Amino acid sequence: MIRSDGPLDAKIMLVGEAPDSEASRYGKPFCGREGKTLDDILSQAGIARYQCYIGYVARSQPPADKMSLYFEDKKCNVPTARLRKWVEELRQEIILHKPNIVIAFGMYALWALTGLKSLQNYRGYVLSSTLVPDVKVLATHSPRSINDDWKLYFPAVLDLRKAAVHSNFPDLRYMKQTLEPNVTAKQFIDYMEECIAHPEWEDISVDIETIQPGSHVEELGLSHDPSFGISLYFVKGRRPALPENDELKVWQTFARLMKQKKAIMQNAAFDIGVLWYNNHILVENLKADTLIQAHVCWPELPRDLGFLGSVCLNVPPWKHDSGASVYNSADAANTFGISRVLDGEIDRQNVRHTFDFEMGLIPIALMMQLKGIKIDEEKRNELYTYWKNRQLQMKSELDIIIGKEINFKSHKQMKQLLYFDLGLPIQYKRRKSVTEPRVITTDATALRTLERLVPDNPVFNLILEYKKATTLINNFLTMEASPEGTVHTSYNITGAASDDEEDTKKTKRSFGRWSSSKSIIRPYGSGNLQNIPNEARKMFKAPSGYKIIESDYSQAEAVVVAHLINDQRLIRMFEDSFGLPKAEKAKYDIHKLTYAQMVGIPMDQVTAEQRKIGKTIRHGTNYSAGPKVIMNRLGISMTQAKQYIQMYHRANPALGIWHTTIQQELRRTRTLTNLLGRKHKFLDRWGDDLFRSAYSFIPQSTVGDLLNVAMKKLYDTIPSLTFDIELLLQLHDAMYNLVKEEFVMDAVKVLRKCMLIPLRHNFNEFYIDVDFKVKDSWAEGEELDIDWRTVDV
DNA sequence: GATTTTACGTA
DNA sequence: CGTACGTAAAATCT
Repeated sequence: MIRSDGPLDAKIMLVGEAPDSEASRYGKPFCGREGKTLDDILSQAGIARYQCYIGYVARSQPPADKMSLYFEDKKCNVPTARLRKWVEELRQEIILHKPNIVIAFGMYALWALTGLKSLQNYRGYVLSSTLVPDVKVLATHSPRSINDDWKLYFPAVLDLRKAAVHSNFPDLRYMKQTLEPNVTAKQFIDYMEECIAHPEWEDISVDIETIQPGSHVEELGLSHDPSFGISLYFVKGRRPALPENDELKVWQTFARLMKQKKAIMQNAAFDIGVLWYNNHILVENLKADTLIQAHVCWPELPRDLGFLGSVCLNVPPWKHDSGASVYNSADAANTFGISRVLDGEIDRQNVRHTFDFEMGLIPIALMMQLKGIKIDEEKRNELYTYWKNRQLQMKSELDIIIGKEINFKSHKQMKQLLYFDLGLPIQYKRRKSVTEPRVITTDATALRTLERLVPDNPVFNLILEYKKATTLINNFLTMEASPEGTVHTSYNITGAASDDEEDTKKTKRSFGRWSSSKSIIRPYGSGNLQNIPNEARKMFKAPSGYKIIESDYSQAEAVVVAHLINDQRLIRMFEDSFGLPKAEKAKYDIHKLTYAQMVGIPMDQVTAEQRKIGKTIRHGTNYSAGPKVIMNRLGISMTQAKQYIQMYHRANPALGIWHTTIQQELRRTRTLTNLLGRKHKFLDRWGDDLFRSAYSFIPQSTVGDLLNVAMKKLYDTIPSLTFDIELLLQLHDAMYNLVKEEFVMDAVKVLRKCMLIPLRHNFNEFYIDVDFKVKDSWAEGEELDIDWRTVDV
């Protein structure tokens, strides 16, 4: 049994869920590992622990630390008598001490104090307690869940900072807001006219709710100030909510409003896309997208409105309010408020240039989403027939060899086959730490390992080939095209799609590269267009008379790394080979150089086999891969792999030195800046995972940003050209454009001019070379062999 | 029917 | 102990 602890007149009371074994052993709340994390986050928030009154909801440790065992039912709705008694004790304590704020750590603490069950939805908001009326509650992640999942650390610190501010007074003090949801068309139009009549209301936040499929606007919300929000329904229960004339008048007034104001939106690419595609309204003046604002300020934090509202504003939680009729109007008002706070944060962090850059990409990403890319149905059929036949043939071969029918996509059946029926050595997944349980895997790497153990058995390779064909057919060759024969993707400028806050497993890193996911405005295709396999790329053909130009930065990340680590020999090689035609370029081979440096032989003696070793080692070591990966990739022994890595580091000490300077930089500020000025604050737990991720940040994000700078330059250049260049695809270090055949050479010159962009590091200026391919389909075509020294661009 | 796990495609 | 990304199908939960 644990007694609460701390000064009786404390302004802040901390309430955990239940003692862990260490707290139980020492009889004091939050000691041991949980206590250490608590101390850490409190000090980061400027709260002194000795000034807080500290207790738990449950007064003794539950079996297996499972709070759910203090409930009668599985859903944790009915507390046991014991828990009810403890909650009553907690109530008495709060009444006795009357703290200005109670900080609830974890879901069950939130429940005990407010009756609310979802920490995800309510953390970070100042709430009114239902246990003791007139007492404020702010819930955040428990130290234990932070220890389990370190990405909760920083949000918890932000929550505690907010709690610290609110601990100075006992009342709620929400920002005063007037919300006018579900108004009439006349009221809505009157409001828009009022905005137009007030030129000093320069910014208007806009938020739409849509219904699927089709992304039709169901509701429109507007705000000119964080304290006000208004919204209007166009559709109610799948039927029009307004007379046709009224609806038309609303849209006309809205279009006029958008011409005169600067818009603020959350995920503007979607809202602008819908308004353009479905309502033919073009929002041209966009002041800020809160998604982008949040991304440049805190690239690793969630970016949905619920989260941003909890961090930036002092409003009640509105996103999951059960009487949620104010939803859309509150979205509009709070988007305005969030945007204002983040605008200040952008200046405080000095990331305005990155913000402006990302904002400039919105029209490009949106245009590419709406245009889409055409599928050639004839080619698709040809590919489908070929692969379907192969698939069936392999399937029947496998059925005969194995002696029964197996679903090779079923992990369960594969496990049975490989490790029980065939009795092969069980392969396990890589674990993050030795404390995690081992998980059996039947993936491709496992199959390849087994293949090596059982030579001359065709079954493994056959399974691999069969699975490959199945993926190709199911995921890619059968993707649905639009009635116009196009497929579409939503390019996400801020990287990882982030509206799904539920996704708690992974940190949202987003190093500035675009991600690609299903477009819900034009929901055709497989969604992600950045992972189409080469074979399926064949069905994306240029229309007759047109060519697809592929422009990719050659060896892009390797060039950046060479400069970062100041590898003079490599730098010179990239410089010397810059702009050369194919024949002359061949002798500058960085993978041969790598191997030659490793073993100390002349470059021209390196064999093809040895070149592959050089390539794998350089690539692996750049990102600090381990011997196991090298072993798998090269099919060699662990000892041999270790030896190669050691040889590489001995020949190239600069890489190790650079890794050390990165670590020092992280220790100082946890922030790295890429060669184009993008900053990234790393929030991971201190350790190797953090380091590896950080090593890849500068090269990866520099190349990603570089391509986007080039795309922006191209996009701005196109109107002044005498011919058209269409933007088809963005693939991280390459872009694809569609051009009329006769303009291919002109286009390539324009592309080269846009893509050659100087980078600076250590007072050196350098360029990343660009390779061009002219293609009839996304997959098939010729490399353009040009001596750029003789061409004026 | 909804959510989680597993595997796999790209740069 | 490469990193980053998104999606499909099977397995599992409710």
